[in-house]
Amino acid sequence: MTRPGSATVAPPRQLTARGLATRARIVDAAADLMYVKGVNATTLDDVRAASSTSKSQLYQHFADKDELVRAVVARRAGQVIEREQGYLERLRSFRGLERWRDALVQRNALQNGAYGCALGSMASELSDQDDEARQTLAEAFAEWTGLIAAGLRRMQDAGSLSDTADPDKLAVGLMAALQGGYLLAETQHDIAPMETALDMALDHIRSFLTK
Amino acid sequence: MTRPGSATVAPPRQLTARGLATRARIVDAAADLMYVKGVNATTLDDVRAASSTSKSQLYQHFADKDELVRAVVARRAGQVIEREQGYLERLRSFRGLERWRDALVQRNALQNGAYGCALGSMASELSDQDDEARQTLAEAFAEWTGLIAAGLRRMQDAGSLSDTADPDKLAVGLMAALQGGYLLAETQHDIAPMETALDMALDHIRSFLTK
DNA sequence: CCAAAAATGGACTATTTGGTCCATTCGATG
DNA sequence: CATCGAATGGACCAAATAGTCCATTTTTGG
Repeated sequence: MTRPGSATVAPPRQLTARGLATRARIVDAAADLMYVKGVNATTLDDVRAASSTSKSQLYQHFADKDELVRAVVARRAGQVIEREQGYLERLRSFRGLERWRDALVQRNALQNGAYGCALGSMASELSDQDDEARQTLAEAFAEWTGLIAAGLRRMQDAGSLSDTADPDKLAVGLMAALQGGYLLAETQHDIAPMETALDMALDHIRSFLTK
Repeated sequence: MTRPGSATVAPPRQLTARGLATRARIVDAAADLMYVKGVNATTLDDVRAASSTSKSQLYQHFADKDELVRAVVARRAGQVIEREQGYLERLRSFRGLERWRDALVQRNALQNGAYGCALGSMASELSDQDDEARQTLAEAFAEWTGLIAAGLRRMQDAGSLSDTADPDKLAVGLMAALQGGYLLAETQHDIAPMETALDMALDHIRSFLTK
């Protein structure tokens, strides 16, 4: 309204530090709730209570629930990518890949597999419901997969991974194994299938090691 | 109430063929809607309209929405298992496994990857919401995976798959690749990642072939 | 063909939930 | 310390949605 074509989500008016903090509190609370209960099962009243805000605050920062959902998706995507960057940025050996797998399995074991992947569960629920959210999630998956592929390429540069290996395809396959593992673990309330799936994907990558 | 410990879902009274048909129509319509819109986004009014029934019919056959959801889950599980039995029952060669993959990819390509796996999408949405549904889905996945494992064992018996291969683990890994592939395809609206994931899983199994 | 049971249509109710509005409080700034 | 815009609390509204109920029609079985 103010300046056509400015930000994607234009704040209704000038935001102070206080307002910004409230907004962050809302998104954080919503992200947590939507992760454990699902997006559609999370009500705005749930969010209001969990974030210790009021209805007016919610609508001060978000035009409607969909916009809040998109903010949550963006937030989660950012969090996951940042976390994964920490693990994958310097990946350059098969041992590093194993450590990465162990970290994922361990984190998921804390909740016995429940809730699944923060991105995956939202992707499943939102892909056929909110195209903008779907695209954001698709980009996040692409970036995540890209981090893995870059690591595999570094392994090739270091000479430990054969040049016949296709880093992009291997990365997609590994990501699929991870996501499928999350889903099976969530359904069974047991992380065993997630471990098995990742082990199999790593086994396959191992077959491309040069030594 | 009538006889404690009789059927899991006791029909309210004697069912005639007509009543049974109505019930089937409701479950079918609900299954379709819930597959494309998601379980929580499907309202009872949607189901009523799509099944050409009335509110009284819905509540004649199901105590509440949860019970309808569980009937849908059971139905879908039955359908998928039956379909997969058709493909996997006589599986005894790697070529058969490839045909199985092709059929899955082709079916998913018809809708450009949208909606994902009928079981997987429900599993993701219901696992943290309805424990009974979760268990049914876990059993269905186990049975499906078991069909694959049995096929791999027949390959071992036929001598084409090495005895060092672990059919159970390979089947779980393959199922995870499939489910992860479904999810990525759904999110990207492109079946390519599903193909890549399945190819990688099959490549890995191929490495256990004896010739 | 008749009576009882089953099936049906659809109006109606209660509750949940998304969304609006405004009076009041808070905080930055001159 | 006065003022104005931002921030807030929470009552209130409207739509959506789950669930109830009963009069009527259809089917079944004697």
